[in-house]
Amino acid sequence: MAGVQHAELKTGRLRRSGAAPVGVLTKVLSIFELLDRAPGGLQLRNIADQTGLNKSTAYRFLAHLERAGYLVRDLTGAYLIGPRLVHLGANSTYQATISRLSRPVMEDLWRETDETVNLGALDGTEVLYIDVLESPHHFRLSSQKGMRRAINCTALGKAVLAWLPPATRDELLAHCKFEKRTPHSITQPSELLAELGRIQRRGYAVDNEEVETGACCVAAPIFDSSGLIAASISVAGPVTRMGHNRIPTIAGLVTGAAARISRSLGYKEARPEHERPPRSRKARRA
Amino acid sequence: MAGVQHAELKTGRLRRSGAAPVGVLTKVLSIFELLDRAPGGLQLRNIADQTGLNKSTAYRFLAHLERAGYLVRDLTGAYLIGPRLVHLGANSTYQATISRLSRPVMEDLWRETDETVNLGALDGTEVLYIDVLESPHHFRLSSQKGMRRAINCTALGKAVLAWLPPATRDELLAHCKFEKRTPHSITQPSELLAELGRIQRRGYAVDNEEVETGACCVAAPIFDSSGLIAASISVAGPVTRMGHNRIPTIAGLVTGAAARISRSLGYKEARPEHERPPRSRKARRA
DNA sequence: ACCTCTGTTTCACTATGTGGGACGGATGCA
DNA sequence: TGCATCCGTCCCACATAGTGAAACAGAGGT
Repeated sequence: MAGVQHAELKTGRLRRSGAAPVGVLTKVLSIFELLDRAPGGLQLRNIADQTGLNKSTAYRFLAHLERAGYLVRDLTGAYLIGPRLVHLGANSTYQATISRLSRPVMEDLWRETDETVNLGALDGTEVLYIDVLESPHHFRLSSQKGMRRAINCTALGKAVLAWLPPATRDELLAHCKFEKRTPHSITQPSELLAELGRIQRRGYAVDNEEVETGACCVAAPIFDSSGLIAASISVAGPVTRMGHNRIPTIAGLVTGAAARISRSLGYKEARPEHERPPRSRKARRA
Repeated sequence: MAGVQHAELKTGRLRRSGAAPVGVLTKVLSIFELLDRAPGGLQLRNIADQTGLNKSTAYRFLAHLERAGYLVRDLTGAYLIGPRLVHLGANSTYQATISRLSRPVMEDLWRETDETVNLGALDGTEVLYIDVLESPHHFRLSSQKGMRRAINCTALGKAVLAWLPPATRDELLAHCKFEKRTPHSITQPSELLAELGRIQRRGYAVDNEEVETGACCVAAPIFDSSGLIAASISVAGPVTRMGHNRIPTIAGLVTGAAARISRSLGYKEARPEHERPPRSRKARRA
């Protein structure tokens, strides 16, 4: 019960989410997700069947969504995800959102470790440093926002790589050039693949003087509500302060921080605590 | 009133859209669009005020959407577009949707002109040919699906370029290399800018032997329900069949086809060819 | 300490969404 | 060609499900 999770306790303004769900929303969202899984589009009939909605109800929703430009129909009458839905969220870059949500957690991590804290995400074939908090030490690893690094040699990059869907991962690996920058550098694709397996098993990535002698990084993956890898967070410092004995501690802090960010992004893994009380207002139907 | 628009009349299966709107949907969509215009996120209070919803109602919706992963909150409680909403429609490529909706209209156009009909969209810094219907003539312009061309020398590309937001347009123009492929080629950026102005005013683009001597294309822009340029459609043939006297006719057919596709994408425009409203955006918060 | 601002919860009311059923056009089968 | 079936669209009486005023509870601000 010690002051472990600052970010959580600070925000007393918002309580647990205990509001009753809205039926219409549940139904509409189920339509969205069904349509998202059906790239070829779906007929009214199929939508009604697969969502369990009444045909009339589904029709009313679909007609409304179509008029609003969220859905379009081809000439057979099949409904498809429309322009407006695709462009939603295109204005605010998603990375800005992640950055904003990560800030408080990064600050905690920075306070706990006194080392440089980085937040990164895949951007093209590289890792983009979305946000950086530099260590207060004079001797430190310096990075800056907007910086890009190869995906295969940083802990930040490896953490992303390890949890990417295999197809995407392999495509990216094909673009990697394996430079031997230090004696510890990974120079073989097969070697990297094995390393990614280890990373996935233990839950975090380590760069132990692979890119620069004397520099060490520990990174953990951040997931969003779809369960997809969204970003990664790392702690970086000189090996003199981040020796073998300290790495497990750091790794624990980093994975914890990553998990907290994932949760604020809506990621739900196996119940961290209690189940959610159903809070049914009235029992109905079969 | 003769049989002008085949694609419309054929689909007797679907009548006019006369279903009653769903109140909850209207409200939720207004929240989506408000949030989309506010990259920095919005507090419950602001959302309720700006959408005209009751605070309780807005709260219930927002809480539900957050639980579903469609929205996220930062630690101040502000709501932001969340992961699930961003990824919607990422599965089915939007180009596939456009292609499917355009097919019947392309076929009409093909029948009306007997020339090659192309459908293109911006992909990176080039034009991607999404779909192609080749002319039945032995002497024809041949293209194929998946082909890419420079954006500055094809009618397809110029039509897209002319209606792109100025910032995006200028960025793309910076990447153009102006090759002199024929005596008619545009070789100066300033010259191209002037041409884009003309294109916008008359509503369609023409490539008159600019990329290949003897080849002529006429292209018109396709808009989606957000009013953004989504693609372009062109008719291409030898100058021997597409002389100066025939171009106005073709242009009419092409712009008509483009307008029909735009409509099926949810684009609604009272004025077919007046100037575009300024679409001013709010500077900052209140 | 105060006051005022948030977000959250409750609860009785009734507007609002519901869904069975009917209609008409389109397609398939014989 | 006619019959049968399927689909999307529309209608309307009914009661569920959404509504919103008001009360509650913390967090800041002064």
